Amino acid sequence: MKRRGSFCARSVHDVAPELVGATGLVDGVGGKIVEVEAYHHEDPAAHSFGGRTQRNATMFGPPGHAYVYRSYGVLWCVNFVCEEGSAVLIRALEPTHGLEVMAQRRGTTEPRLLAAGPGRLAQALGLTGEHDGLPLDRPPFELYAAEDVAIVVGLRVGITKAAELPWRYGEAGSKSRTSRIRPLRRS
DNA sequence: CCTACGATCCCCT
DNA sequence: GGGGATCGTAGGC
Repeated sequence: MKRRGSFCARSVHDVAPELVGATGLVDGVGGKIVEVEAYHHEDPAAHSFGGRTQRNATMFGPPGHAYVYRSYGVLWCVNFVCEEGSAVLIRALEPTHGLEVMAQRRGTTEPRLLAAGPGRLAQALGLTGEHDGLPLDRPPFELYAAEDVAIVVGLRVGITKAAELPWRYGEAGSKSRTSRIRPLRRS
C-alpha cells in the first residue's frame, strides 16, 4: 500500500480501523482482513503493559513489524506493531488467495474455518514464531490498501483486563469474522 | 443451535 | 508454579 513503510508508525487507534478491508498475503496466501483488535501500551490487556520482556520485545521494536506469539501453548497469533509498544492483533480474514494451501494447512475446506480466528489465521498463512520480528513491507509479506468498507466497533474478546474498551474493529456484515460483534457504533 | 472443558507451551512472578 | 489476546470436540437442547 502507499505509505507502506510508515503506515503502522502511528497510533494503534488510527491503524487498527484502517487495516480492516486491507489485503494481507504471506507467500501469496491470504485475503482481506475483516477483524482486528487494538492493544495500546497503557492498556492492561496488552502484552506490553508493564514493560519490555523477552516475549514482548518485538512490540517495543520499530513499527511495521510482525509480533508473533504463542497462545495457550498450542497456537500462534499475529500482530502488526505500531508506535510506542502498541500493536494490532489480526483476528480474521476472508480468504481470497491460495485457498487450496490454506485448506491443506487447516485440514478443512469449510471457508468459515480457514482464517476466522487469530489461531486459525496464523495456521492458514503458515505463520509461526519464526516470523516474529520480521518487517511487514518485504517478502514474504504483501499488503494492499484497504477497500472502502463499513466498520463495526465492539468489545475485544478472550481477555479479562480492560474488557470494556471498544477496541475491536470488523467489516460490517462479513461472514468471515469470528463471531457477531455487538455494535457500539458504525463508521 | 448452544455451552463446557481439556490440551499444552512458554513466559513471567 | 500459575496463567493465558484460543480451538476443537463432545454433549445437550
